[in-house]
Amino acid sequence: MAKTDTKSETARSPRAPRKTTSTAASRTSRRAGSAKTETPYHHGALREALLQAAERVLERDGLAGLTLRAVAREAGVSHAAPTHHFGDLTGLLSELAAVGFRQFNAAMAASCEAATTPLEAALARPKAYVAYAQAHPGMYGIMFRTERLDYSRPSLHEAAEASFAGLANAVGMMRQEQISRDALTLNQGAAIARAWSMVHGFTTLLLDGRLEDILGRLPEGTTAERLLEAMLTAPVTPKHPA
Amino acid sequence: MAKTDTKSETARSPRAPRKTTSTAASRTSRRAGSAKTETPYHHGALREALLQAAERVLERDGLAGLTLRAVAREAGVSHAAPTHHFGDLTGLLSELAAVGFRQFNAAMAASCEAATTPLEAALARPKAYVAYAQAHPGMYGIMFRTERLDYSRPSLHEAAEASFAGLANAVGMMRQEQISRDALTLNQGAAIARAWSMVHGFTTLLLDGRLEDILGRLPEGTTAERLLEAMLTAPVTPKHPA
DNA sequence: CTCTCTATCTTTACATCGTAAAGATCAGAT
DNA sequence: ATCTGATCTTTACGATGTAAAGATAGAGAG
Repeated sequence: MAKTDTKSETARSPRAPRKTTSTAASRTSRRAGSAKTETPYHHGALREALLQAAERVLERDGLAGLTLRAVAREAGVSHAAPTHHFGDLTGLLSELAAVGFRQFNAAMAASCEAATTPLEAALARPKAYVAYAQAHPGMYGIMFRTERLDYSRPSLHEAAEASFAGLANAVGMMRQEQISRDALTLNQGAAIARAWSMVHGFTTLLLDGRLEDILGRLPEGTTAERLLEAMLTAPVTPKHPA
Repeated sequence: MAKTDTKSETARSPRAPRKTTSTAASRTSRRAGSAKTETPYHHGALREALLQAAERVLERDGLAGLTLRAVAREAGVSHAAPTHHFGDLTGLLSELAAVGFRQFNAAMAASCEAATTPLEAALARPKAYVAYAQAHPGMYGIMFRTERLDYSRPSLHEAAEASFAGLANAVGMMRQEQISRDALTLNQGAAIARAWSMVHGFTTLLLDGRLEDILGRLPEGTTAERLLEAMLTAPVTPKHPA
């Protein structure tokens, strides 16, 4: 860190490298009807801009680098600006997680669409699940390994709920039975919990590198996806399952 | 003066250690408070004491409260003392995780010992796994959801390895075949990954409260343990496995 | 026994973080 | 045009991790 940012905290540099007299100064002089594209200066769409900035920071610097101040820096606003839109860090993370869940759900839905055979259909969801997590480990971390999430926020609650509903639905399809909205048999619950636990557990272990040990001992060049496929299709041990 | 650290930071502050010359000293070289065993002051066993303090802080204040300074406070030493023994936060967390893995392994081993029937034997490990996590959620978090772990530390590496070996061994037992040290068939790897993923995934989802939704829809009074049991024993869906 | 050495612990200092509160600024309604 | 409220910036504070320098005590050498 040669920078250390002791100086300006708002390390932005949009097209207009203004930098004038007193630090405060006017960051404006660029309205001109406010071209609706991006980053006008009393912002207008800061909330969205912050979420996108957060996504960029997350991809670039990982979970540890995702701080309120870093996001504000990335968006080119003062470090306290996010507070007004998200309340606190929990708020920002929660909204970001909601974005992630929506991407996540979309990815799984698209993958299911593309399936043709029943076997493909059965594997499409889990594969898309893991693939999303591998492609966006930071986002997956936000969604599933952050204790700082507020599920009472409607956007997050809704997006996460949709994810769960999709899962329950998929399991119902596979069992060829209707999954009720408000009551489950033990076996139904077990089937859902098993599917979710297996895929979620696999994903977190994989992202944490804890499966390297297994992958390294498998036949040359076996990928994580192949292992997942085997997990889901290989016959369960004779005596007792699992 | 007195601008940094308004609090005494050492929580105790025997008496005013002002004096310019010889200064602080006077740490009383006696025990403070408890110390029936020993908490002498050029400590002698600070490393152990810090680990125990960390465990206490973790149980009391949770993961978020577990900071280097909080641990030092709990142990009654200066905030920089841990550095000398653990290098940095990663060091402390790693050593603490090693302690956790040892407890964890011991709990599972004990549970397996107690099993009599084959079914019990098959369920003992997973149940103990989840039970440990429920009893020590903070520790489980340190072990499995902290990116700040250094597996190159021998103690951690060894303890985690033992955990994995126990798992592989249990799976081998259940499949009634020998699991080689350095090569696995795809089906063997899949069986291990499935068992681990399922139990680990179930545990993290449970601790995050993400299974409440399912548990609430199950027959009145169904516990998490019962659900786990059903997951592990209920017949897999007819068409294609979960 | 005294003296020095060294591992251990304490102080001090600093950059960063989240958050609160007060000041500045702009968009619109009156 | 002025007033008002939402939006953004400054300033400030306590907390954290970590580095560096000072103090302390126990052990070994003379």
